Order: sequence, then structure tokens, then C-alpha cells
Amino acid sequence: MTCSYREAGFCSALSLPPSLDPQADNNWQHFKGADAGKQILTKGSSSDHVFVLCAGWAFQYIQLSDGGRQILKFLLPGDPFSSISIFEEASHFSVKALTRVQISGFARSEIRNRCFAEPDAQSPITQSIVSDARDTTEFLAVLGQCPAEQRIAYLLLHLIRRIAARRVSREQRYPFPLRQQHIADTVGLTSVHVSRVLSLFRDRRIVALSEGVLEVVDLAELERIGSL
Amino acid sequence: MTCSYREAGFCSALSLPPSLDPQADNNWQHFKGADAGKQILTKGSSSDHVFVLCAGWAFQYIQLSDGGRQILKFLLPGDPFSSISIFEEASHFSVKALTRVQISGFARSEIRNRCFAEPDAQSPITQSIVSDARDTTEFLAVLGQCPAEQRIAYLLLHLIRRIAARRVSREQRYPFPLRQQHIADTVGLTSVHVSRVLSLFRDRRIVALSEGVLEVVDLAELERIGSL
DNA sequence: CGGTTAATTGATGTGGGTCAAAAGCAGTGG
DNA sequence: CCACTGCTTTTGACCCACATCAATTAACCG
Repeated sequence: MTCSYREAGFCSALSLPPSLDPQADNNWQHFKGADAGKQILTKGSSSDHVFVLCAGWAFQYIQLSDGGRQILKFLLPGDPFSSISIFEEASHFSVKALTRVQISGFARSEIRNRCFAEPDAQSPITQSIVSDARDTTEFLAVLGQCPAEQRIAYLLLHLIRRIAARRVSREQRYPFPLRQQHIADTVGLTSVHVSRVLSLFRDRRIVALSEGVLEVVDLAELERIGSL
Repeated sequence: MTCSYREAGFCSALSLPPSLDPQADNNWQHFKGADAGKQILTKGSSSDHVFVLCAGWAFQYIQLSDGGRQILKFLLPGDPFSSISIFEEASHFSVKALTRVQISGFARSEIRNRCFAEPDAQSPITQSIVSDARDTTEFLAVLGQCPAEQRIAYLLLHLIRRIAARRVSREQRYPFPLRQQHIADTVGLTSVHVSRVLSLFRDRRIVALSEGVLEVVDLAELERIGSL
């Protein structure tokens, strides 16, 4: 079993073993797999463990009472479910698997000890908290102020950069397991309208999205559309 | 000079003197005032100080290149400009005064020492970071998924609760220095539409907003409209 | 008193939602 | 190999929540 991304992630930053072997379970570290579409974490549930995605894609979301849902963030291999989960027992969002995933869990107390052995402002956890906050507030501005094309372009750029940070892309082609419904629930549109905008992008030779692959044809134009 | 709110805020939580006396300036702590409408902090600017609002109202925002702006959060007396500013030198948003304000600044190094003398997960800063993250993600869901009435009701409820936590309200009347344009820039609508919705709320005897005072007539109904 | 800024109101326009049908595209199993 | 099923995407027709534009009123203020 391999975990092609783990070098770049949260585990290596903390010198934690990636724990991809189910036999490696012990009292402060354990391991789990889950199929695509399965809910992995439920909003409000408490755990004394902090989770890290080791393989596959997942997403944080909030379920609304009227049936809608807001996707908050997509998790890539190496990402902790949430950087602030180090501080809070109860999660303030749910998590669902987008593809088949592998998850590691670490006892929160253990992680906290490793993090705060020497309180360094430049620690990977601190960095992660800061960049999460930046991303979230910036995305707030996108949802509050930008029209459909810009929202979608922004999301694509954001994901492209995160994927590219982990894996070298060949010819601007990126693995992209999202359905249009996921894009819609992220940027606050309907899947019907997402389909229309993506068709436009394809016609205008900006990006082409199909079969789980995102192909960027005109990056400059995408950036022109998707920047704040 | 009085600072009626300060007992509830960030300073007292850290046992910091509120520094309301301009003469009290020294090398790790200083003090400033600013008039309503004045920009207090600029996105991207760096400082080795952490700022706390001592009196008055202010707001965090992001300025868009197309002229729009997204208001991220309203700051009430006792609020730090941002809880994560403890970790980052450069601010990722701007801050503007809504009323005449009083601001204290503390050397970041000093604050950090006091915070992490004993790394306690229940420290006020930790709490503040966690609740900020919760608020922001919840508001993301509101912007992404909710129609105008719900957005505005949600914002009003959110502010009411925060005001009430600091000051006892008389007959459901709250100080409320926002212009309709501020509401609009927060919830992603135009001020014209905000005016229409507020008129509806007034007609339906839910809330009445005028002359800097927010009067809640039917809290139950407001909560029915403004909850997720 | 004119000048400025904020709120209101009306008329009209439009971006994106809703509804529904069709088409593509796996699997799956006969 | 082909029908059958379920899921996703596409497309078209129509609708509506909210934006835009513009005029009016109100409040404030030097």
C-alpha cells in the first residue's frame, strides 16, 4: 500500500508516522479506510483524536435544515480534517469522502504535546491555522461579492494550486474527482448553472473538465476571471 | 474617560491593563483614538503589535478591485482585531472605524509570552480562535445558501447576541451604529434591497431599525427566519 | 439656507433558479 | 451483445429574487 502524497502533509511536518498499516493501531494512533461518498465525521460529534487524510479526497461541509449544504473545504492527502481541531473536541462541520480514502487518527493530547513542546509561531500547525483563516475569509468575499463565473474560476484556481503543490502536473492536467454538484454546493449555485458555466469555459477554451480530469487550456484567462 | 465594556473583553482575559490613558504609552503597549469612518488598519500591512478595540465599533473588511467590499466581522469593545493576529505579522484584512473608537496595541511578543506561558487549550485566545473559525464557516454557509431575509435576520441575531453579552439590554433595544450600506456589504446584497427587507421587517413587526437603535419586537419570529 | 449623506420608493432589467426532458455513460445481469 | 437501471450532465423554456437606475424625501449641518 502506498501513500504517494504523504511527504508533503501534516504527518511529516510533525514527524508523525503516517500509520498506513492497520496493524499499527495503538492507544494514541489509529487507522481507518472509507469508501467514496461515506460520511466520515459528523458535525457536533466529539473525539479525543485528531484526524488526517492520508489518501484520497474528502470535503468539509455543513448540512442545512432545508436540505441544502455548504461545502467549506476540500481535503487533499496530507491535510488534517481541520487545523483547529487540535483545540476543539467537538467538530463544527461534517466530513464526507469524495473518493475512497485512508484516514489516520492521533490522540489530541499527544499532538498537542508535540506542537507546544516549544511554542514556535512558525510551527506547521500555526501556519496551517493562519492560512486556513486567510482562505476562509477570502472565500467569504468571493461568495458575498462575485458572480458565477468568477466564483467557479476562483475555486478551480484554488484547487489547482493545492493539487500542484503536491504533485507535478503533466501538461496542465489535474486529477479532479468533484461532481458538478460539489462545485455547486461550494460556490453557492445550482448544478444546472455550474454546467452552463463550465460549458462556456470549454467553448471559450479556458478549461475542460471531464472524466475526473481538469485540463487547463488558458491559465492566464482563468486567472483573469477568477482573481479578486 | 470611561470604557464601559472592557471587563468582558480580551484585555481582562489576559490581565492586561486596558491602557486608556494616552500617557501610559511605553515600549510594549500603546494607545490610539480614531474618528468614525477612518481606516485603522490596512490589509497587507505588518506590525509587531496586536490591537484591541477598547471603545466604539469597528469592522474588518476586504476591498475588492471592482469597488465592492466584503465586511467580515464587526468589532465590539473588548474584541481583538483578530485572534489569529497573535500568529501573523501581516494582516489579511483591513479595519475601519464605524464610530469614534479607542484602540490599544500590545507588543506581539509580550502577548505571546503571556498566552503560552502554560499552553492551555482553554485559554481565552484559544477559545477566541475556535469561536472565530466557527462563526466564519457558519457565515460562509449563510452567504452560500440563504436568501436575503435569512441573511439579514441572521446578521441581526448574531450582533444582538454579541451586544447582549456585553451590556444588559432594556426592552430589547440595542445600540446599532451600522448604516444599511454596512449591512449590505456584510450579507452580499445592495443597500436598496436591504432597505426593502428592513421595511418588510418593520411592517411585519419583527424588528425596527432607526437612529442607531435596533428594536426587537418579535424575537421568536426573527429567530425563525434567521436560523440555519 | 444650500449641500451632503442616508433612506425610501418605483420602474425596469437580468443573473441565476426551477422544472423537466433528454442524452451520455457506467455497471449489471440475462 | 444488448436491455435495464441509476447517476450525471446537458439543454431548453420559463420564472423570480435581487440588481440597477433614478427620482423623492428626510435628516443633518455649517
